Amino acid sequence: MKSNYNKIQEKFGENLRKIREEKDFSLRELSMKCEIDDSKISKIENGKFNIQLSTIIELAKGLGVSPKELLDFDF
Amino acid sequence: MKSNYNKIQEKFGENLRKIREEKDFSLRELSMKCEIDDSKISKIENGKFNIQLSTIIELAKGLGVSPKELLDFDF
DNA sequence: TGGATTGCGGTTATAAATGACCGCAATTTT
DNA sequence: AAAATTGCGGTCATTTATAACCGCAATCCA
Repeated sequence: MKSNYNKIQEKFGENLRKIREEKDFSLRELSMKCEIDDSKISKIENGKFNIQLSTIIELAKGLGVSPKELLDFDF
Repeated sequence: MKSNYNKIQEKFGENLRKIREEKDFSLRELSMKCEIDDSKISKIENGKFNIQLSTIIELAKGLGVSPKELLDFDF
């Protein structure tokens, strides 16, 4: 989408990784808790794409946090 | 996606509408503040689809709220 | 040092969001 | 009553996320 939108994807990814590491989950562990392929989670963490609401919800469920926590970073 | 995922889209939509009406914006007003067609916002409010992160960000920007406020409802 | 784990990049097909429109019925405003 | 606003549904082309895989280099660990 926007040229500068990648920045936001990257921040989202960093935040996701931070939360995952706090919980001490590996990509494969998290991938089993939500229904998302581990390679996809890796791509999301690296800001590779613009995920959908359903994916945010799934990730939050897998991590055991509230979805809004995944958006809790500076914009 | 999931069969019960529509529920979440609908809740997201309700929350979006609630915030928009609090701010007293019409669909067309909001559509000018973000870069989203008014008919699309209408569809989102009615839970018609699974929007992307970029769309959440745009809507939040247009509404002048934090993106996580758009996810501030019960799941 | 041999084996498992981990992060991650790539592939391909399919489904779905998006953008840019249009038009209209109902309500609101003048 | 006439004009404008509002919410909303629909179309169609294009882009993109997604699902379900595979394989590999690096790290971990027994």
